[in-house]
Amino acid sequence: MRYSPQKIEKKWQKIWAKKNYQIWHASDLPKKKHLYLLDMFPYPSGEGLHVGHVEGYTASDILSRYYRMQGYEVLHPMGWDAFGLPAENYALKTKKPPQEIVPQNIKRFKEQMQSLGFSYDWQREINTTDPDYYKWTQWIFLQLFKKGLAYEEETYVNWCPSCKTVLADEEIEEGKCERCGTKVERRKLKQWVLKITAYAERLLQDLDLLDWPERVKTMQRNWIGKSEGVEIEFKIADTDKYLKVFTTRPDTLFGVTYLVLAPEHPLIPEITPSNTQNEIKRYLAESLQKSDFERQANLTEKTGVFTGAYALNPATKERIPIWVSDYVLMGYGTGAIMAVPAHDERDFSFAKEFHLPIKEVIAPEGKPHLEELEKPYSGEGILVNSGPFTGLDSQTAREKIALFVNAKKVVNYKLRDWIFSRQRYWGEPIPIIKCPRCGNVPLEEKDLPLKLPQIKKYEPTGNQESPLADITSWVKVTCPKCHGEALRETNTMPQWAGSSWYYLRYLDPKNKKFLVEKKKAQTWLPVDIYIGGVEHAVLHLLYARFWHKFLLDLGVVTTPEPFQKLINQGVILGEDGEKMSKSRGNVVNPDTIIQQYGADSLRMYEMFLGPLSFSKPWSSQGIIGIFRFLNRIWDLVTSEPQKKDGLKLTKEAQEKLKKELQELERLEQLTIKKVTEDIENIHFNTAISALMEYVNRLNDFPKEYLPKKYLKTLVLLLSPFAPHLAEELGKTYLHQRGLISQSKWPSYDKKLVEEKQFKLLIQVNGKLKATLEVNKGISKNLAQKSALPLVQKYLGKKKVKKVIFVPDRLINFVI
RNA sequence: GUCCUUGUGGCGGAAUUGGUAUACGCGUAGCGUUCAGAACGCUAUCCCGCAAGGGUUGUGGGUUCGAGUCCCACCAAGGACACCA
Repeated sequence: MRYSPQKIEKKWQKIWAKKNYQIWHASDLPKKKHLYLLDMFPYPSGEGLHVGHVEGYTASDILSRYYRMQGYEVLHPMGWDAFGLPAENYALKTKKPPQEIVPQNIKRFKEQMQSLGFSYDWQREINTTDPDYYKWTQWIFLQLFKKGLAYEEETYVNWCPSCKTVLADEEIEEGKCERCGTKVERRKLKQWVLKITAYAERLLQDLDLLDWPERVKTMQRNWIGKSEGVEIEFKIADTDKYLKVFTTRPDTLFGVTYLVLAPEHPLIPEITPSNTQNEIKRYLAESLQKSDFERQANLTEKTGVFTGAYALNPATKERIPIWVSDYVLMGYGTGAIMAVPAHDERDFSFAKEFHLPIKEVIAPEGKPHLEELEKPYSGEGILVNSGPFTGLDSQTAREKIALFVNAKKVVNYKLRDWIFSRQRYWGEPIPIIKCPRCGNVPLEEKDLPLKLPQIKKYEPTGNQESPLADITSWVKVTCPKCHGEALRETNTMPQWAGSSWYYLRYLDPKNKKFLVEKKKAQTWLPVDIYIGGVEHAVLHLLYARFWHKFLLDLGVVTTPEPFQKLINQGVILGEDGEKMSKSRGNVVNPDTIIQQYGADSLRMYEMFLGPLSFSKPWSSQGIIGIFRFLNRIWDLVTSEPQKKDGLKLTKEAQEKLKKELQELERLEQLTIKKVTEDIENIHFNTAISALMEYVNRLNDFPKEYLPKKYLKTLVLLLSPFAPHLAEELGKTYLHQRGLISQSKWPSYDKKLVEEKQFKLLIQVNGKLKATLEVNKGISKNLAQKSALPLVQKYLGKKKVKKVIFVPDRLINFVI
């Protein structure tokens, strides 16, 4: 019979599916050693699963199957991150409610996952759009609100005048709405905001606890953007008012030649004299309208106006002008800066533009330039032109000058609070009632979930509210506090809400009383291995860490971090080496591949392609190579060897066979070792190479003398990668009793792996010249004696200066 | 601009972590099988050389008995952030 994945895969999927996949169920409170293996759950789009999903999910499936065979209780769940724009946009187009579309997409995704043989514990399936789930998303929001960590604030948002809606940053491409191409405007709107900044320091510090790729940690560190500096007060000339600026370089204070305020700075109207007011107003109007994209479009050209007011440099008492420019951001520091054009690039180009003085106060060697500076110098050095501080090195001066002007030490973060409302339909309703008398009143916990009502129109209202605002029956409520008339909050939560805590719900998916029982959280957390793409390096992974820490403070969980080890899978590119996309026509559909070669080939091919974290192009020839390999295994295991008839082997042949068997035994042991270690280190590509070498050797061996145990080992080692084929071969051809996936992982004998002899490398000046088979533990003297004759011709008459001997490895003659 | 990652055959990649560079697979070529093709099997496949031998891990330098691996500089590709004072 030929290998026919189409037949055997369906068969085994049915067997695994018995009693809702009972064989993959993990108990709530396991007694034995246990492991939580988590995938980043997908957004169930209409497109179905793509090969990138398959890569990450196969990797975690291999680990799950492997650790189960090693005797672990493995929690390996799957669910759906189903709120969000695509479903809503699709609803807008087709007039079909997302409530109908989403289940269809989920059904398709689930079928595809099952057709790949992924060993998920489906009794723990969750769906972020299920009221039983988002009840607890809303509950977490209420706790944040009660602790003052969710608040409302007027902030500027991206507004698409054509779609009449607020856009998230991700929905903007080059300053234009990604859907209609209209130029995005800036509007001030009242928004719900989560105070993630309150956790900035912990989010930064605890990165050290994590076993994550260094670059993801770096990205989070940069995103949090901690910077330590001081706040210095500048007196505004001819008034009693003071202006605070933040700086990390107080050592440059003597080089400050002007101050700059952000256009949003509240002090501007107060300090502007009447003769410059019109000009200032014009500039503010202009820059406040610009979108962030436009403000940043040209980083080198600076704009700005002089306010007409002056400040006094606290160090020199000089009068310096106060300017307004949009290169200063209100959201960072104090919204005002002291400009040191000689030592800051931005200040330098601003000073050049407006012909402001540039005063050098730091020189690398302590010698000031005589001619005009050509570019700013922002490094360390010796102070010049700095009064009593001249001659100090910049780092000492930093402390001394700060002390001199009474500056306060301040820590600033780039991290901003998380804007949490969306003027959208398809998201979790925010459980708040807006009462004209009581203000924002939280819903009572017993009234959760606040269900999302069905609506007919998904178009935004245009008056900056979500489509929910049009459903009067839903919006109008009585205030729980004063029982007067009140309105519901009509904004919904962003995409990221549901995914910020889903790994908790898997632990206790049906709990009606609480989001997760503490004992279960304590047992299973943190997630041992979390696999997903790098695209979530900051947003999702930072938000989830924030919520986790908040839940730690509430006592819901007990670990400081949610995900102990993070693994990023790389992107699978199209065959042309470009990103897969419909427009390029280079998309590979997993369904087609499964039909042609089977799920086992697809799984194994994606793992063989290269290291998991690499980006690598798809190859339609490459998958054939894996398909051939699985065919060779099939033929090897299923072929009936010819009967050994009475013919006796000669003594010589017997000896030879005995030796070959010994070698085979050793190779088997080595292969077990290699595959075991490679799986644990997530080196699946080399694990598969080792299996190939093992199979090649088995194929060379005379079949009639090949003991079945070597085939059994092969099937066991193969099973995490190609589970269907392994089950079929085990059951039908090796007469395995139970399921291969429930068997014990083979172990190896350390003594057998070790060899008595080794190949001594003989080098001359570090270059390999010969090798020699010798016993292990050979002494330097003996090695030298036996090796020397072999390399005599390279030594000639030259004298051996030195002999380097590495035990059980090499000997090197230096001449 | 800043930060991060990666540079090994025609291609994906391997290398006991400083010790035989190019494992495994793809592709290609030749041969076998076949009426023929597909499929399969065998052999070869980094470069120069008939050979002995010599050279080769983006480029240049350094450390070392010995460097693909460590250090410095440069070049190239990819990614992230981007006026954060």
